[in-house]
Amino acid sequence: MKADLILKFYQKLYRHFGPQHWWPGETPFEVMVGAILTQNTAWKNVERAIENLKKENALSPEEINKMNIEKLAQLIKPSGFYNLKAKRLKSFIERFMEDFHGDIQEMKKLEKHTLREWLLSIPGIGRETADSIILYAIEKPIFVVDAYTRRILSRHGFIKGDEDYDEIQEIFHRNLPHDTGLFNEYHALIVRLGKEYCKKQNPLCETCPLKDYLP
DNA sequence: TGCCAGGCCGGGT
DNA sequence: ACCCGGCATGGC
Repeated sequence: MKADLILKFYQKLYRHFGPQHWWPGETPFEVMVGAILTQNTAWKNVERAIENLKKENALSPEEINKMNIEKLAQLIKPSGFYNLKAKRLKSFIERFMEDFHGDIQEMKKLEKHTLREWLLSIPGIGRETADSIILYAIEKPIFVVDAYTRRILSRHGFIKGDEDYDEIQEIFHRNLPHDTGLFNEYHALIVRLGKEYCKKQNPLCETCPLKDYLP
């Protein structure tokens, strides 16, 4: 695979869609909560859940920490898997309070690979969620891989499709400058492209902005 | 109507 | 080491 294609791909997407202004959240804490709530879930539903938390003035580590889990589950209901996600939010925030006193700045002091290990040690936080938090809340350069990334790379012949997460992430890390702004925009653009042109049902489409790169 | 969405985990083979 | 079902709401 030609290394510079990964960058060309990005430039093409950027020219087509423009900047995406991610993550759609007002504070790093909101980003972290959103990262958990959006697991296998349409973002629109996550917005409703976050709205509910804001309405109750509950979008803070302290408030969620002391809220009972049933109450939390009800508030985040629109985001789906709400019992499961209430548990995940709770366990994440509990550790966040214990280890960082609910302070993002303290989290930022960790080296990013150490932080990744810390995040992965929390039940309900996997690699994509961890990397989303590191990139979009902590703002350190790490590439986020999601289902769209795999599907798009595979449909365009970059990969076979059965590669695991870290392997796909390595492709981006090897072939791009490690820049937070670039990684931020690139992942957001992939999601944008995926939503509009590369959903599961869609066959390969001729109107896709990346049609020149079809195999 | 049925299929899917910005995953992750646990159990079975 | 894979493979699969469970988790659940809302949009198209």
